[in-house]
Amino acid sequence: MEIALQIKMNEKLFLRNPELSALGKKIIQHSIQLIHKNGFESFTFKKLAADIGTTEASIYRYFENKHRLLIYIAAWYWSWLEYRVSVNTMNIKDPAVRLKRVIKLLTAVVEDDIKTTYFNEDILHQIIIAEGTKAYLTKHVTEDNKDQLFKPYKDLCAKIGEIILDYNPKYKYPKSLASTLIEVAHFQNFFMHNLPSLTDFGKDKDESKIVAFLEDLVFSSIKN
Amino acid sequence: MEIALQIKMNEKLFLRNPELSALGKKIIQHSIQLIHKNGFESFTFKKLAADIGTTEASIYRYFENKHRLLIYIAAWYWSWLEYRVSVNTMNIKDPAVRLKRVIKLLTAVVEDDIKTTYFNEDILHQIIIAEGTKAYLTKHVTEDNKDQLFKPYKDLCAKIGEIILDYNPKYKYPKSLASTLIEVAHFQNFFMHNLPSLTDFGKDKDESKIVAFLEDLVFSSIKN
DNA sequence: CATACTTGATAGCTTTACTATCTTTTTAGA
DNA sequence: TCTAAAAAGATAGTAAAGCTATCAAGTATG
Repeated sequence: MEIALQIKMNEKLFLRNPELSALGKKIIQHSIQLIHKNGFESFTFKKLAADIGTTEASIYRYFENKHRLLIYIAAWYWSWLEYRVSVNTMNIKDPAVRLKRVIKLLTAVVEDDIKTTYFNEDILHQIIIAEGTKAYLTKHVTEDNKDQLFKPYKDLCAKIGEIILDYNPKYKYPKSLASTLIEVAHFQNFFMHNLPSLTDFGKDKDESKIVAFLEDLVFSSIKN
Repeated sequence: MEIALQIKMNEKLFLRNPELSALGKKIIQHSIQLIHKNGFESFTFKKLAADIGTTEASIYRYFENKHRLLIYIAAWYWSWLEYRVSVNTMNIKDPAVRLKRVIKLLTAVVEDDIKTTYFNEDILHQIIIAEGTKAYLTKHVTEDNKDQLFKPYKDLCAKIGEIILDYNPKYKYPKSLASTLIEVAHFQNFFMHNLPSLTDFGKDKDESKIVAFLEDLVFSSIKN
């Protein structure tokens, strides 16, 4: 049995759906590799075209520009994370256990037994850590938001907020704590690897330390 | 009596010290305005030159490129914040009170009685919220870090970490909590204004709500 | 087998991101 | 106050980025 994870993406994220053609999939696959290798700033459609063996014009048929492609990749990532949160918290009654699962999922990409995608999810996780915020830290965030481009991120956040409320219905900041959790998981990871003196995990570079910090942070806050 | 705040900046941040000439000051002043108005992505030295009434070449004599200029502005901001933290926590014994002062300083620019700079600090605060992380979210963060470009950020973080330890010497994550506090203060502000459903303050857009959230977050964590 | 759609190939245009050089103006100090 | 050196202005030029347009070739589908 072959399982392919198909995530339904907002039509506004692309000009032509990259999931529906070989070239489209190559664009996503090679984008992730190139952005990971050289960073988003030095990433261009010309370089991407050369890497794939196609032309710049062909890529512009799929995405308006490289920023839209980044939003697409980020949206895919958030949808995928929400899916994994759903799967991993299913049938678990205890909200504390569910929250701990969420924290683990946010912090590191755990090896899945089923290979669901045509690209490396761990690399995807890494580029979201380093480049993900650039998707919305722009002057056109409001228009992009109106086009629902950040819906997967907001859905994930809402879902985590629900779990927080399940644990403690009286907690006053479920949504802010959820978005904080997501961002801090990424930032602490980036700092640990790149600006270690901003963290307490510089020496060992161990992701489980971030998990411990986040668990401490979240559970102290929501304990009444 | 005239008080001018002179912050000693790392020599590697610029080619020619912008604080030491009228043109240099104009570069900083107009950069802040332009980045605030149009965002860092659409900001160019050509536009900046036109805005000032000088030439592109003249600006390149002060800064290698626009990214270095952003790092300069960010470094100035962090130094300024650290200075304000020092002043505002001076002579206060109670670490709880000191921490609360820090949280307020991180969250909003309080009107100062003394005008110390030639640009609007509130606008500076806003551009750091929206663009500040782009200073270090790059592929060359490690080299930039070796050149000490992020020292003001790290110093501020260390100082806040110290205050956290003063409050509770047994707390295990002072540095991570400090960097979290700084970043979350900014992100929650950005979300509140631009992606309000990611926060619990969307309706009123009131900075004091962020302060309350951060106080709750920090003090629950560090209470033993 | 026809035709609609996708991709490739090529060209071109504006803007960005610089570097170089020469002249004029400003400034600092002897 | 004169002088020289430093800063700023003026101008030009180049490579790459960020697109858009057009037409031909290949491929899928009914």
